[in-house]
Amino acid sequence: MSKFVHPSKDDITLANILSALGDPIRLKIVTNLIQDKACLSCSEASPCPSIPKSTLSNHFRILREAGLIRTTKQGVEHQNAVRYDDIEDKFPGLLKTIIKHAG
Amino acid sequence: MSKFVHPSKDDITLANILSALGDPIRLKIVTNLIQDKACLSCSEASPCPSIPKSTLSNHFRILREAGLIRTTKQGVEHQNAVRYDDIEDKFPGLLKTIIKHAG
DNA sequence: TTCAATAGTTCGCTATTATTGAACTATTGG
DNA sequence: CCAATAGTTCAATAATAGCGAACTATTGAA
Repeated sequence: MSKFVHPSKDDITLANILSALGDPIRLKIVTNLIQDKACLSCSEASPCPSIPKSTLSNHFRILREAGLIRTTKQGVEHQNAVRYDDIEDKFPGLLKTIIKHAG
Repeated sequence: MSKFVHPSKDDITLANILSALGDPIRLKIVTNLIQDKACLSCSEASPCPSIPKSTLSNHFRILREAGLIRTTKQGVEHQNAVRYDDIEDKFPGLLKTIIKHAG
């Protein structure tokens, strides 16, 4: 099976976070994850069902590698959750401010 | 001479702002511009003199087209200023929060 | 006025990154 | 065991970034 790459909290950078969120699809994915306050599968968190799954998979990889989400395998699905506490700890108020304007 | 492309305030999007700031060089340029609270020429605002000027020119174009800076020609130099009020009006608190963590 | 210096842009090429269909893997229900 | 489901990986193409070289506009000096 595949191993997910999650950076440690120390390796999360501001530029990587902004870059990851600087795409409308990924911004919406993170907004969905935060507003639902739950773990969502990739397809559940997707903003639109017409996005090819290989494209979606790539977007989730970028969000993971930026440290924005944590992915765990739960049966056949992948559960995704925003690493809110890690990011809040490193960049207080950042995520809340961004998501406020993304809605 | 060249005409600069500046989007109207209404055309500034959150994703474009985040994407433009999601690059370490551009993030530093904007930080420099805000902290100096002045119009700076491209080379003055550059984070490092070793960056080729064609690369720098491209970074400034991206910042302009995202609506983050306004460029005016002043003699042989270009004066760049952050469009703070426009962005603050559209996304209150966003720029301040980002720059706070970029320093 | 002519020339050289300065500040940036534009061009053209290369390198990196994104998109997506197709094939593949892992898990589960029947 | 088989089919269905969720997602990854692969391979090919498209779009974007980086940068040297050539170009443009402005200005100061001879």
